Amino acid sequence: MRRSAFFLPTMKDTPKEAEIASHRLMLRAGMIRQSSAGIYSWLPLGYRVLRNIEKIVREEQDRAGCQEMLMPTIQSSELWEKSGRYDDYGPEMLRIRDRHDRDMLYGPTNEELITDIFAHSVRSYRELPKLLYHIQWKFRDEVRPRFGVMRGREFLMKDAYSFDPNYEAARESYNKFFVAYLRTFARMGLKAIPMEADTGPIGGNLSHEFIILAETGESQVFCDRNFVEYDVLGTDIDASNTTQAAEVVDYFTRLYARTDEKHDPATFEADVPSERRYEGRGIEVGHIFYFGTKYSEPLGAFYATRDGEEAPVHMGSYGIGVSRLVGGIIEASHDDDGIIWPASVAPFDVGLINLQVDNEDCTNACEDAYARLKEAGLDVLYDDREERAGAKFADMDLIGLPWQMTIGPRGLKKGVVELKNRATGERQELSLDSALTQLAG
RNA sequence: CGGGGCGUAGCGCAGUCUGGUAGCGCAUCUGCUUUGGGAGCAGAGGGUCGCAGGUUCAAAUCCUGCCGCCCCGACCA
Repeated sequence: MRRSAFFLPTMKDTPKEAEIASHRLMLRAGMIRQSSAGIYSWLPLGYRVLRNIEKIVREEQDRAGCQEMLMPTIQSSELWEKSGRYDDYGPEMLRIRDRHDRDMLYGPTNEELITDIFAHSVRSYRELPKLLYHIQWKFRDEVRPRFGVMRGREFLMKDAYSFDPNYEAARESYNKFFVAYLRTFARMGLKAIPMEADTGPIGGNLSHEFIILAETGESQVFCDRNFVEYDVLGTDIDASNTTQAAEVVDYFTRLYARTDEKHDPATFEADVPSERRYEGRGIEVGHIFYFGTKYSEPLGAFYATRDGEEAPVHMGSYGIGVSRLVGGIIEASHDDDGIIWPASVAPFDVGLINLQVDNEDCTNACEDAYARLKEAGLDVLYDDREERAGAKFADMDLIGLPWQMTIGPRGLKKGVVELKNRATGERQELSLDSALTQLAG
């Protein structure tokens, strides 16, 4: 993509409404624009990141044996009246009336809808278990939206639902998601720590929050340092393997990990040796629940057992805040100059900077590099604008692409380009060929 | 929902107390000079001063009502 053609309105100044780093940087980097309180438009750069995150989430859900579908944003109040949540949810739920004066709502979550679909379609234990998910926009009318996309009113969420014949089976489903979540966040370059949690308005009695470590996080967290060092990708855990998943869940749930509300210093000190005590801040990016028959009973999701008896299915639900993750990743990965994207979610793989557009040799060299980077299968943002060098460097640092390739007359005389690693700041001068080898390899 | 603050050009702000016909920096456009970390000079364009009433010869400025947005707290993926 040529920067001259790309819609990327970056800003030198920070709009005054943005207080925390991720919000500030997302506005400055031209990723989002606020539409109203807690509601954002995603501009091309931001949308690319959002989609990359979505892609990782999708791949890991699929890998765990979960099937993707899509439910609507607008729901009828009827099912919610059946589950009792139409009243329970309170003013957080955005209620809408259609032209026929029917009560509708903008879905804050989808338990009722999926349970209803399931109830009308599944009759027998032979059809269980089933794991279903979708990635859809949700609306929760927060009293006070803040922190940009970290706590918006409208947000993109992956929510999955499991249907099992009994607790034991439901527990296996729960474990699969537990592991899938560890993998998902690890792939985004995040340390996500599962902590025992309240079930809130979703209900149920088994639940974990997944908290990523970030200095500007909302909650204080205390945990065993083993969490931070355990590499789920390195050990290549398979979420769809029941036994393996159970082992991993076992390992993690035995270690101490609590947010400040649940923190008990005495237990912490008793359970965790001092050198392994980790204390920091975190952001909740995922939440998983087992809630048994809370929705299957009122909504009539029954199946026939082997003995021919009617029994309610046991359910769980599993959320990931997809849009929140964009902010969360930035909170966890930025510096004074801007964002530092982990390669897996970066909007482009590499930024190519032409230092002197009106210099024919320089521009030819850039065009050549641009073509060859693309040939190598890399996603390139080529800054071909007539801007000063400083402005281009600053812009490139701001948007945080993992690599910057700089080409200017000075280097060309020596036959080299400059390659900068955004995360480490390390620069090397090398031939285009070696640069390509390094980037593609 | 309690407490605090803000709304003036695309962004950041001054002007409001003490009413007199709107300004600064950045950005944008033109020209010249510059050119490896957000350039310099000269010129230009751009504003229903959040909205609606009211007071006044005169309102960004005073009064009343409304709307929007942000921050702190209680609540949440």
